[in-house]
Parts: sequence; structure tokens; C-alpha cells
Amino acid sequence: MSGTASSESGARGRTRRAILSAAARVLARDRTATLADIAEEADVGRSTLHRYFSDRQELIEAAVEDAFGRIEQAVRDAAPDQGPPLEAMRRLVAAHVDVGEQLVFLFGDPQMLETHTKEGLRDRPSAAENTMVDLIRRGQAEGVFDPEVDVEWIQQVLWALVYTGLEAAAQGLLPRHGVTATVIRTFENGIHTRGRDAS
Amino acid sequence: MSGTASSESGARGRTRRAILSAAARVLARDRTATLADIAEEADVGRSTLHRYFSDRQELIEAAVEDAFGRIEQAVRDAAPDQGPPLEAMRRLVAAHVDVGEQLVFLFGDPQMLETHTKEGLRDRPSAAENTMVDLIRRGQAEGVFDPEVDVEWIQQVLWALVYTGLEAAAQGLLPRHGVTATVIRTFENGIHTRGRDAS
DNA sequence: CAGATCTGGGACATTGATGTCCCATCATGG
DNA sequence: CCATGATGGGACATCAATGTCCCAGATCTG
Repeated sequence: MSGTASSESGARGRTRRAILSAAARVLARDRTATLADIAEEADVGRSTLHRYFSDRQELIEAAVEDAFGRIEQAVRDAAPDQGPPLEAMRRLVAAHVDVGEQLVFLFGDPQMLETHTKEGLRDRPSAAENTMVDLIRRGQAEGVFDPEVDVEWIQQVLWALVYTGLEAAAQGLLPRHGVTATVIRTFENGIHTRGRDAS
Repeated sequence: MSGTASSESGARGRTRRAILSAAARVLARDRTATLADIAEEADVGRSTLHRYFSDRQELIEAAVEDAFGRIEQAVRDAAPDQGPPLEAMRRLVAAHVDVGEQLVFLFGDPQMLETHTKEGLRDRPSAAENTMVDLIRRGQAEGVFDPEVDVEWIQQVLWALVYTGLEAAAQGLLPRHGVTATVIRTFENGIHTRGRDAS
């Protein structure tokens, strides 16, 4: 079976998902983690892991694709094309924080995306990316977002701030429940004193 | 200087610096780089590298300390305690962009700072950090910076934005000479439409 | 020039991760 | 209850990185 019929159903699919999830979790923490580490985190024997992914390369590619999918799902759920741009953007930030683990995994290492992204994703313009670009353009058109700054830059900044917020929370610098609000505030107003409409 | 008499002078010191610089450059690009890679980048035999740093651990610790020193020097040169806070902050951002290579090396991998930072730096409160905290406080007191946001958060955001700007430049998304201006603009105003005083 | 020092490169043992194979065990479904 | 399939763990060969040692040539120094 070539499709998803066998890769999602029953015990087989559950083990597969457990491994992929564990891989993202462990690799987000330590990029040099061993396959044994990943297997342990997934509560699975190392040989079982090899049964599902013959290669380290193969495992990582699958984990990347999986994480990508989860992020796109979260972005879709945020409905960035609905309502006022500012509110949509806030939902988008919250959505990104929710999939923080996947974000840290994917974007914590630039090599991750460049190396393990051959055919499956390089061509597909990544729905999430497009939706965000659309949202930013819409916000710029309505005069809510700075129209002089490059769209892709804004996108990168969003990712960077979410990433930073998550790390700050991990270090105890920020309360975990305050990450979204802080990121939004900084994202919208920077560090200037004018944040009267950010709460 | 306690034992720096022999480690800074003449050919010996120059080779040492070449290795440290190469290490930072290569490891910023690829954290899993081999000692052979580093030696090659430094135009030095692998055995020579081992002569200067017996351990991989030792090399990395030295490289971390070296990078740290360069960053602190750049921060000092920016004189963050002089003049209006806003202008001082802009000088500070420019200074950080200048030592971008070191920043990417040090902060590109959270593990880098946590793992390779035993005694030499953990206790020392890192002059750079203190100066920046002072500056931010000063700016908050004078009403230029948002007083409701945590100081350390602002610091992290600065690092994150500089890092993002450098990566964007590396990807060709941003012209290299525009990094500083773009980072400053975003840092100060976020993405809102109000950036009239950012140029 | 002569001795001391530094250097590059090769040979080598060691170590840890990886990938393969096999077998005993356990669960699951027919 | 039995058969099929999934799992865990061990044994094993392989490979790349690491660290050590040594030697011959280059460079610096007095």
C-alpha cells in the first residue's frame, strides 16, 4: 500500500507517530542526539525504530515533514484570512506558540530545513507560508502593518520571536502562560513606549 | 593578564587565534563540524590543532571564551552609557551586527553556552550583559523604552533580531548593508505603522 | 651557520554511533 | 486455541571521528 492507509491505522501507525514525536522532542533539545536516545524517548527498542525508518536520514526527513504538517494544521486552524488583520495575527502568534516544540525542532537548526528537505517540501510553497504572506499583505494594505518592511522579513521576525519566547519560558525567564502575550506585544510595538493597545 | 604573555605574542599566538577564529566560523555554519574541518579552515594541520588544544572540549571552550571577549569589546566600543538611550541602543545594535559571526556561533546553539561554560564565564556577569541592562533601564526611566516589559526579555529580543537579520542576509533575503537598519526599525517599532523616526 | 622550535602529514589504537541480523516473547485477531 | 505479526534485546560488522605518536622538513633565533 503506497498511500496512508497502512501508515496511520492501528498499532503500526501509533508506533510510527510515537517515534516521530519523540524524535522531534529529543532533537529539539539536542541536535546530536543518538538514535538510541530517540528510541528510548519513544519507549521503543532501537531495532523497532530501524524497522520503521531504515536510515537516520529517513527518520529525520519524516520527522521534518510531520512537524511541518502539524504547524500547517495549527496555522489553518487560526483562520488567518478571517477578521481584522491585527486580531488574525494575534491568533497566528498563539497558534505558533502552541506548536512551539515543532518550531524549535524545525527552525532551531538552519541545517535541518536545508539538508532534510529534498523533494517533499522544497517545491510545495508551504500553505502556512502563503497564508501568512497573504495576511501580512492584507494588514499592510489596511494600514495596520508597516508597509515599508519586507513581508518575508516580518515572517522571519515572527518565527524568531516565538522561538525566543519559548526559550525564555524554558529558562524560567518568562511564565509559560505569558509567552503569547509578550511575543505579541513585542512583535507589534517593539520596545518603544506606546503599547497602550497591546493588552 | 595572568598567563597571556605567551598566548598572544608572535607566531604562536597568531596560529592560536587563527584556529579559534576558524572554529567559530565553521561551527557557526555547521555545529557538527569535524576537527579536521576546523583545521582545514584554519589552514593548519590536524596535529597542529591538537598541539594547541588537546581536546575538542578544550578547543570549543576557548572558542566560546574568545567569541565572548570579542562581543564584549564591541559592546564596550559602542559606549552604551553615553548619550541619549535611543541612539546608544542603535549603536549597540550596529555593534552586535558587526560581531555577527561570533553571535551566531555562541547563540545559534543553546547547548553551546550551557555545556561549554564551566567556571570562566558562568560567574562573571558578563560586562556586556550588565551594560545592556543598564542602558535598557536608563531608557525605561527616561520613558523611551516600554517600562512594562522585562529587561532580560528585551535583551533576548535584541539578540534574536540580530541573529535573524544575519541569517536573512546570509540567505540573500536582505542586503547585507541593510541588516542594521532593518533590525533597529523592527526592534524599536515592531511591525506597526508608525516608523517615522527610524531612519 | 647551528640549535631550537614549530609544522604538516602519516600511521595507529580507541571509541561511539550506525545499520543488520536473529531469536525469544508477547499480543492480537481469526 | 493457534497463527500471524510486532516487539525488545543481544550479537555483530562497519565506519567516522578522535586522540596519540612519530618523523622529516621548514622556519625562526642566536
